[in-house]
Amino acid sequence: MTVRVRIAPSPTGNLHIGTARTAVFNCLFARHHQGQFILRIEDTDLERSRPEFTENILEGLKWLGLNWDEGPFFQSERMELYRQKIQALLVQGLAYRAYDAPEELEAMREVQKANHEAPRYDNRHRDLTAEQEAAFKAEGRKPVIRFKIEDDREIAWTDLVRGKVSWKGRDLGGDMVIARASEGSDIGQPLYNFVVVVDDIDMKISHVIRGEDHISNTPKQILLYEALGTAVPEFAHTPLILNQAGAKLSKRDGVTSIADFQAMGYSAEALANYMTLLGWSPPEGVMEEIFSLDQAAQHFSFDRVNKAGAKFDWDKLNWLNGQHLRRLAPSELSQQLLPVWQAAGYEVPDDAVWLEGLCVLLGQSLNRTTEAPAMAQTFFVEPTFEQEAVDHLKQPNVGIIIQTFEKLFREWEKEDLPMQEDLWKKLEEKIQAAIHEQISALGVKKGLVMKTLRMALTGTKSGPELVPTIALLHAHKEVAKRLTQANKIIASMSGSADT
RNA sequence: GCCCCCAUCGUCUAGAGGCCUAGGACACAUCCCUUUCACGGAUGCGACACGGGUUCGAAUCCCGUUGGGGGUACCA
Repeated sequence: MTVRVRIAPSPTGNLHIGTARTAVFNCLFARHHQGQFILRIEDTDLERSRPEFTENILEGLKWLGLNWDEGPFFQSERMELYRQKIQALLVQGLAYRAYDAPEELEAMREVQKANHEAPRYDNRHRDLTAEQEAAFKAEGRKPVIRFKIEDDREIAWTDLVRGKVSWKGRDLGGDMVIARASEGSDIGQPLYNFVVVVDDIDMKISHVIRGEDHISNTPKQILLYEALGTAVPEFAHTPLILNQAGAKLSKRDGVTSIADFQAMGYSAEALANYMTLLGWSPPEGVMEEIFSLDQAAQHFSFDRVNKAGAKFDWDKLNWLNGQHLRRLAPSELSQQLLPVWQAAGYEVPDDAVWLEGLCVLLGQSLNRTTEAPAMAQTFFVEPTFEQEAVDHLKQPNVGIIIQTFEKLFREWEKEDLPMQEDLWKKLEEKIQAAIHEQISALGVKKGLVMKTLRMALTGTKSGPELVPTIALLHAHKEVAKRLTQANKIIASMSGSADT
């Protein structure tokens, strides 16, 4: 059997992480079985659907690498098909027109509620006589179309995630509305549960993979498959992504749209990896938990999908994103960070070697690309001196250290940097050697030298590893210049301190 | 209320009746590396919701309780 699955988002909001995770499972399953992954936009709710959300959903899926094989299909363009199918059900007597007014349905539910009964339609218009129908029409009532659901039906399926799930017809809420109200003998806007089934049949979907929140739709849909005379597909209901409180993650929980994660500096690979891990676990021994979609697809199966909901955890996402970042080659990382720095307003020199050197240095302590501007500031902007740095520079012995290195680097700047493979390594060794030499020459502690250089060059007490930092700064002749500047600050301070 | 689903460290999870003194990852703590913050390495802390069965033996199977979640539309 060929596997055909689909993701069917509704364009009533931006691509949500829950929808994206369902897309991940669908895509993984399709790839594992060399099947087809279909994208269908469920825009039957004309009121709430917006083209910009469709755009956002398409972009988000592409960004995540969840490429679909067919589509996007739009339900709004397929109304004729749905109406035909509804007409057929009407003709077969499996569906009928119901003329209840909203207030009447409301009143009915009030009574049920008062009696501690489940709210349900009591099928009161199921067997209307021609006279009754004519009377309702004469009143100007607009009918909906309801699909008959027998109370004594038992509906069961074997869910790929949950095993056997069963339902009783009477718990389905009575005959269900499949088309909204409309004038006379027209067929109104068809509704979700119906169009899903028509489309899944038409698109020959073999496996319906969706969130657990759709479990209660499944028995209704199974009845519809039967009515339409088609075999029922396999179902897999995946656990939901939960918020900190353990409830279904919703827009109200803050950051939930894929575009937001992207803007926060998370990579598509890491996000896809994390979403997969929220419910699926890689087989032990074959795979670690840091993986690409391709790797996951190789081993994906519903046997390894958990049944319980999974709370979303920022700590783990951050860690995972850092891991993915650290696995990038310097050139790849550089490609990612360059636009971030440019967007931050930095004038990034056109020097690929230097840029890659910088990326290697910063990449090891980077979790998200959005952290890169703050982390790289010292390389693009003249330092401003923190109070702590100023205080440090006041100390005795500091001036002589700065002057010594200033002179040293002034000399070095006269030479060109050798363009060689291990340029940075060689430069770092050279700086390291010079530092050690000066430590013994000046008779000071290493800690003092290192601290002094850091404060004088960057104006702060913490930052990336110092020696590589110096190497990078030196490559653009920034070291001697900055030391001169630091010296001036010391001079001005001692001047005012004496008076 | 009614129906359905679920239940292992704080979090994500491994676990298919004996390989379990319950494994891994994140987080947390301590130490190492280190001028610093990170990264990295090591160690530690830490869970089978509860009660009954079944069995020689239960985290695993059954029943119940409790707790959590989802659904209950002329939304999707």
